[in-house]
Amino acid sequence: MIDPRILREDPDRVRASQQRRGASSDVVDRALSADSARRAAIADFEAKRAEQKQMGKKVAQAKGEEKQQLLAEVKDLAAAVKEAEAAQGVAEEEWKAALKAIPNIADDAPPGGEDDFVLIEKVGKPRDFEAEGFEPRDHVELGKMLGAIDLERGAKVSGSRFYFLTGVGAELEFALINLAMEQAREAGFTQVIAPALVRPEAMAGTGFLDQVDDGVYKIEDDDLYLVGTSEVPMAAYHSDEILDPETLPLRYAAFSSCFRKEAGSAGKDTKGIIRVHQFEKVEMFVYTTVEDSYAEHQRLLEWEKAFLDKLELAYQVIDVAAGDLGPSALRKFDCEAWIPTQGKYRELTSASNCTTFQARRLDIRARAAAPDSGAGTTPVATLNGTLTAVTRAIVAVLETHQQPDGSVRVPKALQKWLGREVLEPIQK
RNA sequence: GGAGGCGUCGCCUAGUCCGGUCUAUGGCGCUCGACUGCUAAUCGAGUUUGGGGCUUAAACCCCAUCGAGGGUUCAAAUCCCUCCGCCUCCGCCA
Repeated sequence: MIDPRILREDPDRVRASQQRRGASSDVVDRALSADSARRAAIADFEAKRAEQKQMGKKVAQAKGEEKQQLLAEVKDLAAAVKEAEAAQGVAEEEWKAALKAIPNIADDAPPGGEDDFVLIEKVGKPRDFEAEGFEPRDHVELGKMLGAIDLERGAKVSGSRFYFLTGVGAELEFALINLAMEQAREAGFTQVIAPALVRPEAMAGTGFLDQVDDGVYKIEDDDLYLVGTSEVPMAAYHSDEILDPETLPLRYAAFSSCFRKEAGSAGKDTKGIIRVHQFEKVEMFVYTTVEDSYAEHQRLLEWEKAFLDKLELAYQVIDVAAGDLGPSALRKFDCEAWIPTQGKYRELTSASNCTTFQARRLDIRARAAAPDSGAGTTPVATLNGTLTAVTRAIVAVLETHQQPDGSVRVPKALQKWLGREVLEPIQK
């Protein structure tokens, strides 16, 4: 949720952000009136409660007839307190609901929807297969020739959008993860294996619970959810904690399987492993101060680029438009790699700055750096960025580095982990 | 899965049986001050978190907060219910 103080003191800024996202600002007015209703209800309840407490003391000291009289008096008051408390509860709920309906303030993101992104840069040149004189094979065909991807059996065993990675495919996954974790370690990240099933609070805190219907798998019997990204467990990792500012930024590189229903994308990317129900990912997750979060966001982007550079891919970096951001993000950069057989750039990694949006929901704060400032605690900023999402990285690597005979050149950085320079086809 | 125990303001801890002087005890740690060649020791003060009111701000006042949420009651850390977590033992198990 956003900072209630900003809403109260500068509602126009919130309205402007809504406009940028192409969303209605009705929620702003609703939250504002809910806020004043809430405060009135609090004042009412607290006044009555204070009176009740005073009376309670008298009752405790009184004896005999006097006590009976006081009890009779205070009984009505107790009912009024109960009523006021209930009213406060209702007002509080309405206020929270209204506040939660407002996405993060997207001041800096380009206005507009999905197609209104701003291109920041292009890195590398898409490989010119025509000049090289051969038609590139797509990753499905290459995967088959290399014995790396088995889609038929994936569908047989688990259904559409499932796959087996076999042989060099499996090796490629481990190599990518090792390379990612090596980079993370060198950059000072703490490596983490994160749970893939989480409680509803974790899902709600990261803003994903609203997507239950078309994006998130739920285990009904146990009230657990399968995460679509380890951003979820990593954001909830420090929930209900007050962090020591000395320890910030806290940088984690979390590995986990990710599960996505993809119910809203029927018919999209049905071929191959671009869009699947289950994949593995190494996610960078950072806790830092709001002031530092903007610089950290850039650093995350640099680490993502460094990784794509190691894979020797051609890619572009875009500044995602406000309307295409998730509710938690204030700004998001995507790195999209060139996929030869699609003739376009496809998202491989994504870095978001959520500032305090998730931290407020999950109650993650830092003690004020200056103890005499009187500020007490303040919500931290959370950021996340993909180091590598394995399936899409495999698609890009196979298609980009393929050779006319269906073999695939292994990028130098991966050779150490794969133990070879070329992946050879096992069938024609 | 079964049986039992436990959860108090950074850490430890008193209080829970028997509801009201709990405005939650004491210690450790931490912060500030005094004293002292320095350090240590000693002494004094402060030290949960969130919210509301009043304020330029602070001070101050009030409300909530004893794992979470309900309930009983004039009144709940204390009694009842549900849930969560931790520990011990048994069973099962990679």
